[in-house]
Amino acid sequence: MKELKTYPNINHFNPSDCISGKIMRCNRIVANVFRKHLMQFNITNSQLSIVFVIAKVENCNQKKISEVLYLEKSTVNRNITRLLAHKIITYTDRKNLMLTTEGKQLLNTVIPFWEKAMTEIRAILEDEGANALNALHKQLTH
Amino acid sequence: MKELKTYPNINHFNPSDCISGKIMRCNRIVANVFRKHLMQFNITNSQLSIVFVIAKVENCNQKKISEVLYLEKSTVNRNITRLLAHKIITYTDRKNLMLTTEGKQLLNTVIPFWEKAMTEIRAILEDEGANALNALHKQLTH
DNA sequence: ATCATAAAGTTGTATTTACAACTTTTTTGC
DNA sequence: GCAAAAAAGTTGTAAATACAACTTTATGAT
Repeated sequence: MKELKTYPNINHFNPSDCISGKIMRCNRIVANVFRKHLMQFNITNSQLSIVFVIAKVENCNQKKISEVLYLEKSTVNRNITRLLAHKIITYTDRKNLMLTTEGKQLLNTVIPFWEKAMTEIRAILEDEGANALNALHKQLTH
Repeated sequence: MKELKTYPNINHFNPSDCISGKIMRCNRIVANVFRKHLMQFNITNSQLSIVFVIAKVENCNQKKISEVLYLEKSTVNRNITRLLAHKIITYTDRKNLMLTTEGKQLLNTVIPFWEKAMTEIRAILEDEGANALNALHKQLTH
């Protein structure tokens, strides 16, 4: 009985409701699927997401990547440093980022395996889960 | 024209579809909100999620935390090590984990701020986003 | 053109995370 | 009870992440 009076908040809250906890769990589950398919190419989920942006966005710089991916600028900087070291990306003469020839070849090779990961995760999500993720994403990024 | 023939996958895929990218962005946005409310207590989102489990699960060990949170056992071990160092948790005589008195006091103090974070994120999600997260979570964890 | 300000990028520090390999503890078959 | 096997826990290593503080680059006002 003492405990109940001393820590009322602990006794009345429900950790299963935690939105942060839910999204973290979902994130880890999805990340594990993609990691499994990508690790053979020695590229991480996060690095691939940056490669995606650089592949598709004209005149791309670190700030742009930061905005598109909701990543802190220092995080972008360190991931860019690794992609530069692996010669997957390079700076253009105008200080923008672009894929190297090796980067394009890697991405072209990786995409079918990314699609395999997408197929695997879609099977788990089913239409309901996929639609839910779209709704969630839209709500958070608008 | 040369590019189109050389890297067909790059030209035809749509990175905006990426399920991993979407969930990563959602995760970062939500994490930022919770971090903002929790940092004054010198506790991280991940640590709090572990404290939640230890607070509510009887006879809790690292394996159990790993299963509930979908965390790799080595990750749990390192987070547990920090919580032990901060004297927020302790081992029972039976090698299970429990909150210390300080841990209970901390959690009791933090919960209202966790609720503030929940309120803030619910306002962004609206009912549609909150329901979507529940649907997504259910689909991934069942 | 120059200097002040803002924006972008970088680096120090610490936590989170996972894989691999290892050690310790527990369980099980005899 | 004891040895083998399984489970749980630990540690080495490396990437991802963010905050704070800093440097470099770009912008603007005069």
